[in-house]
Amino acid sequence: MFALVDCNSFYAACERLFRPDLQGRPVVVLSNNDGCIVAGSAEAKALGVKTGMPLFQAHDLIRGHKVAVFSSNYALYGDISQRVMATLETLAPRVEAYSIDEAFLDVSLMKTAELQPLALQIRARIDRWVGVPVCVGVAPTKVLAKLANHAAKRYPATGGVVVLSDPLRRDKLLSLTPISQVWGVGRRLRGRFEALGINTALDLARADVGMIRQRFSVVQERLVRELNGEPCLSLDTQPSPRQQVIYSRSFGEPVAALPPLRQALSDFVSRAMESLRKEGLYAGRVTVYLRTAPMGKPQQLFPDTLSAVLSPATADTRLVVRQAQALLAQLWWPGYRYGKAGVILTDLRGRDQVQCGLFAEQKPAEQETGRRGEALMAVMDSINQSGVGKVWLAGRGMQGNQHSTWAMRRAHLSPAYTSRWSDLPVVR
DNA sequence: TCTGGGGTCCTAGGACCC
DNA sequence: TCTGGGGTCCTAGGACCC
Repeated sequence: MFALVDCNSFYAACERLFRPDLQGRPVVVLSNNDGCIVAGSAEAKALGVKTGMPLFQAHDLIRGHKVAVFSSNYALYGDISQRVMATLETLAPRVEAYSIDEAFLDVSLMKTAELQPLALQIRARIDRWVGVPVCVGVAPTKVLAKLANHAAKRYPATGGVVVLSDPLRRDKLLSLTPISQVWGVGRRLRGRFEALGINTALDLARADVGMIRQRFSVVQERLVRELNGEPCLSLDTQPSPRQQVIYSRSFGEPVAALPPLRQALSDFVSRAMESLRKEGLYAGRVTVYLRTAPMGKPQQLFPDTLSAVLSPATADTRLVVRQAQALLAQLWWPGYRYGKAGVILTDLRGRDQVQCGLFAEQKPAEQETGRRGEALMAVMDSINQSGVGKVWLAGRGMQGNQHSTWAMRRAHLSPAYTSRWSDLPVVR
């Protein structure tokens, strides 16, 4: 049996944690660049605020109902997420942190009669220890646990907990669930399923596995089996090392000139490389992309993405910045306004899998550069993580990046209550 | 006028090997 | 005139998730 624990309106709940005056008031959280709404409290949803809605479309609602608005504060949400996960570790032998606000728990050792009390205990402990509300769904497969969790969220009479062990009750829920709400069914699949007369989760559960396998893929075959209570997805407590690092941002305002784009890219690469080094990884390829603004208008016709091999694989920000800048020079075209840029690091590997070059790269002088480069990166990282000050490559520009035209908008940012000394709340 | 960001998995097709 | 079979690796594109 799996339990899926999912936080309710997680980002909004985090913002309220240190602002008790916002209890009961509508709260929304914006995407990076304050562009659209990515989370809303129950009160905000009741007003008609939808996730994904561009902010400007919700302006009247927000003003009319005194909705509290926050820019994304991932330092805060990440930290609260860790507290939730740590609490769950005290309640189950194995926990898979599936996303920032949800986790699968192995509860297969429990007797059926113990599942409901356990789920209630999970809710109560997260509420007491962390302070964010959660719902719990329990079922024999992950897909069904997802469904049980949805039901727990949707029907208040459940008390936030649904245990789906009885097949009759399961089929009843499946028949009430539109196909689009099944985990793994997005916009495209919904259309294809409906064209086949598959409109509810129950329709899909009753579909012929062979037909699904033939017309779709093994992913959808698993879906059918999981809906019938046959587990195909296991608990993954030790996720495999990641395969790519992406850092991309929309600019606060469109940028036409090359120099500010160079600064932005230098900043983006530095951040991507920092998270690469945090995991002890080396990148074998760098990809740069550049999008013209505004969205929805025709894009430039020449390529917007280019990549280059990094040989040998490296964790040295300077080398990757140099490559990325060369790619940018080929992507940039005068006369266009750019709204977004990004960098992607792929071909990631650990230190012991970095392949030396057979010829030029092996010259002792180059090896020496490599060693000094590692030392330099380690020093920069330790300074930047110390909280005392920051150092960066000059290519990013001399002023703090939050003052640049390309910096993202974050007009409604809350303090980093739990992860920055100067932002700690003061109790009087 | 104003619309995010970071990921994963799967398949098909091309190029190649023996 | 007649020309096999089994396999890997890589990339692009599609679809999905939160």
